Amino acid sequence: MKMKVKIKNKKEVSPERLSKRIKISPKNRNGLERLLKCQAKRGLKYSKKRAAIIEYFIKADRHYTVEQLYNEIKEIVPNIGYSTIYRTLRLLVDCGMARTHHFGETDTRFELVHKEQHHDHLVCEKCGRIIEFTNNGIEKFQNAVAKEHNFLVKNRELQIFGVCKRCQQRKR
Amino acid sequence: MKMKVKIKNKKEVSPERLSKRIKISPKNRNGLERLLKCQAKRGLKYSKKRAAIIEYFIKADRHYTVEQLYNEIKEIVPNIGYSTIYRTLRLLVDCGMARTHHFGETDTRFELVHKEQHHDHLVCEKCGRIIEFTNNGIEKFQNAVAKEHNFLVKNRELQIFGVCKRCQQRKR
DNA sequence: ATTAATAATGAAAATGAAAGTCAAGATCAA
DNA sequence: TTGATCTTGACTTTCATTTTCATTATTAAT
Ligand SMILES: [Mn+2]
Ligand SMILES: [Mn+2]
Ligand SMILES: [Zn+2]
Ligand SMILES: [Zn+2]
Repeated sequence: MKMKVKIKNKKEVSPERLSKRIKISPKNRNGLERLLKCQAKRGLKYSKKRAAIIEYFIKADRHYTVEQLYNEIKEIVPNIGYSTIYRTLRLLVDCGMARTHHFGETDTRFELVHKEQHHDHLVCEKCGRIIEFTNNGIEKFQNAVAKEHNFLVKNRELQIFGVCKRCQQRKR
Repeated sequence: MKMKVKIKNKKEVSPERLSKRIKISPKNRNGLERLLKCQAKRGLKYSKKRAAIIEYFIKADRHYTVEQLYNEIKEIVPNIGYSTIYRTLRLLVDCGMARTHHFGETDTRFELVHKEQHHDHLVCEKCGRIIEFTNNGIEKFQNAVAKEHNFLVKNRELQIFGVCKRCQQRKR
């Protein structure tokens, strides 16, 4: 006879359990655990729709506007509401699993936080393409500037706006 | 008897003439001329209120939200409307005399373009202070990155968010 | 100075992204 | 299965910004 195991301080769904529901690659594991901690701390329950959004967002791994994500998600989860997308993305940001950007547009863009290093963006003004890059030289000089001003750095954001290679070629 | 001089292709108010109305320091002269060209091209007329806003904005030389500028301008020009501030700032941006920033707030900030060199900002998250800096090392590496990607740079924006010296001291 | 053409203005309405509300449905520990 | 609590979508609200429009100001030609 199988005994029912009683777990005392649960509230916290195990990563294994949620992983069965949210299919996720190993590299996003730490992000997922962060999310679970966050959910637990807030007493949030599991939800299919939220899980679907998160799973999709993680797999796609792009710089999404709410509108874009909404349009893609609704193909998978019909009846999904705009609010749920907004709420879920806000949750991810609060948990540190996502971050926001403003690439010169009105809409906020959301991107998954899973890369080890800080990275910045080249933003093509013609086609909207976003190219990520990391540059230690830039980082170093940024830190030097901060130190000069006795400024305690919490975060930084660098965007280089212009025309991508492809769009330059297409022009002529 | 004084002859009336007829100017053929006017439409374009001379900088001298507008300068008499908009009191401006020499260093903002090129900006002013750009504005006049811009006004002329669009067939805009002179306006006291617009001139007052521009003059104030140039003299104050800060990173303004529309609300801030509105509140300060209305002391000088009562009855001024919000729309006029919005419209004038938009004009300045279109003429290349002002540029916008988003320092992690909802409101857009406007700043005068008159400095020779591109500059970036340290933004204090505690007190809102904005510290400008220029760093050639950063610029150099940014250009290197762009070149690597065959990216044609039009503009760039770097913000370093954190806590300024003063706010760090105040904390303890 | 008068005039006619047209730009500028402020008040109010419209827009659009983002957040809040709430009744009905979903989740979960017991 | 139940009761407590969370989640959801439709709707409303908020707030920055833009647009509209009737009135006023500017300009160049008389
Ligand atoms: Mn990115
Ligand atoms: Mn500045
Ligand atoms: Zn492109
Ligand atoms: Zn400060």
